[in-house]
Amino acid sequence: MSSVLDALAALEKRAGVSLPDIEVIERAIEPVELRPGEFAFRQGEPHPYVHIVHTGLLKQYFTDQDGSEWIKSFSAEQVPFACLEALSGLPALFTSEAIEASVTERVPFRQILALADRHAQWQKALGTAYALLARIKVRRERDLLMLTAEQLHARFVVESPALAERIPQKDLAGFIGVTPVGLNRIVKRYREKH
Amino acid sequence: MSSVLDALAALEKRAGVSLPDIEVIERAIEPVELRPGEFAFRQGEPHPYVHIVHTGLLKQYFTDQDGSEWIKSFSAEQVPFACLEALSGLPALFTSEAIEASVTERVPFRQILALADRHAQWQKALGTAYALLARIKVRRERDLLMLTAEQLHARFVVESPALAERIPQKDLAGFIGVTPVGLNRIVKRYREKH
DNA sequence: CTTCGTCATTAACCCCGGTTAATCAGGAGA
DNA sequence: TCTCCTGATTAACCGGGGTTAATGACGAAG
Repeated sequence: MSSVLDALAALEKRAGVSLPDIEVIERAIEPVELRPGEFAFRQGEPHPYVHIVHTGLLKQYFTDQDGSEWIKSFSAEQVPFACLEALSGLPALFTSEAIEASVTERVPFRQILALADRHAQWQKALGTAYALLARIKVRRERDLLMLTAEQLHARFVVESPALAERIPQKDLAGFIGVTPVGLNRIVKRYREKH
Repeated sequence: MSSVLDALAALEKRAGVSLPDIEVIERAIEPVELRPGEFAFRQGEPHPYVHIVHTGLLKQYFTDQDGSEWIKSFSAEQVPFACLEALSGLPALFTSEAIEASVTERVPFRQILALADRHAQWQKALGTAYALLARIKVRRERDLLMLTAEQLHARFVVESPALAERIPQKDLAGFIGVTPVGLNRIVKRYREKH
């Protein structure tokens, strides 16, 4: 069973619809193999594909003028990712890079748009996916606004202990919004209390 | 012309559709008058309405255990706001409060859902609105991650000078992620450089 | 085995912003 | 007019995190 089909099944359930012509998507799936450090897409480039991680781990990050990475999200098995701007031909706002050796399944976005234009069920599922993304991002906004770096770190290791093991400390730092040196101090304090 | 109808016209254009039965929405519009300090909805309460500001200015903010406000967004004339969780009967993640005496036009979300179930055009327009929200929130996430409080303030006064005039300094502080005392120091430095 | 590169760790120094508290300005209401 | 309340401003103190740099750990490549 492919990760894309798993994800579509979950989306059907969430949106309360049954999706027709799923085989169209199934045939369009392109597996992509990435070694650590390779990119699914890069900031500034258009990239009209939706990815779902089959195996491995990737990070999505913004790069600033100094070349520093500020991490938007991690994607491990079953987690989808894409840049909405890049889907519609605009330059991607961020880069997607493999942390571990990974395989993602990507689907050309135009295939999804074509189904959405033809079937109300697909249109509704697409809208549901957008709404879910917006909800996740509002929560992230809240966390970044309200929580200190120390609180963000503590929450991450408590809520995602398995992921925290797989992510290099410097990347976790970029996700929390501090430098690697800064996070190391936080981790040290955290260890002393546990 | 109502603000809701203006917003729907803009959404039609963005989504590339023509929306049928708009008069259903028009009839469902409920104007809401708010004096400064009054709420459109409150954190923790369900609130199944989409609002659009007709006149005035509101803030949407998260409240933490200490009672501190962390501001998610401001909404002035023509700007829509709602909490996605609250639309579907869950507790709202944040509060919406009037800064100035305001009038908003609100539409029961079930009316929009009903139209979306009946017409593909409405389904598409709804999805487009969700996608727009997600894009705005990703940009906000990027700003909060990458920019210092000083940079956030400078961008706000340059990009939204009219809004910056109308917003009390303490609220701008909550939006940028610092305390009122902290922002005041930033503003002082900013004035000395200009 | 040796070298190289990346990441983790720690120290030293500094600055920004949090915290508390005092003062001031201005509008609302008695 | 006097009082009260809210918001803006400033000072003093302090702590967290940025910055730089040095050291260590470890796996990959030679």
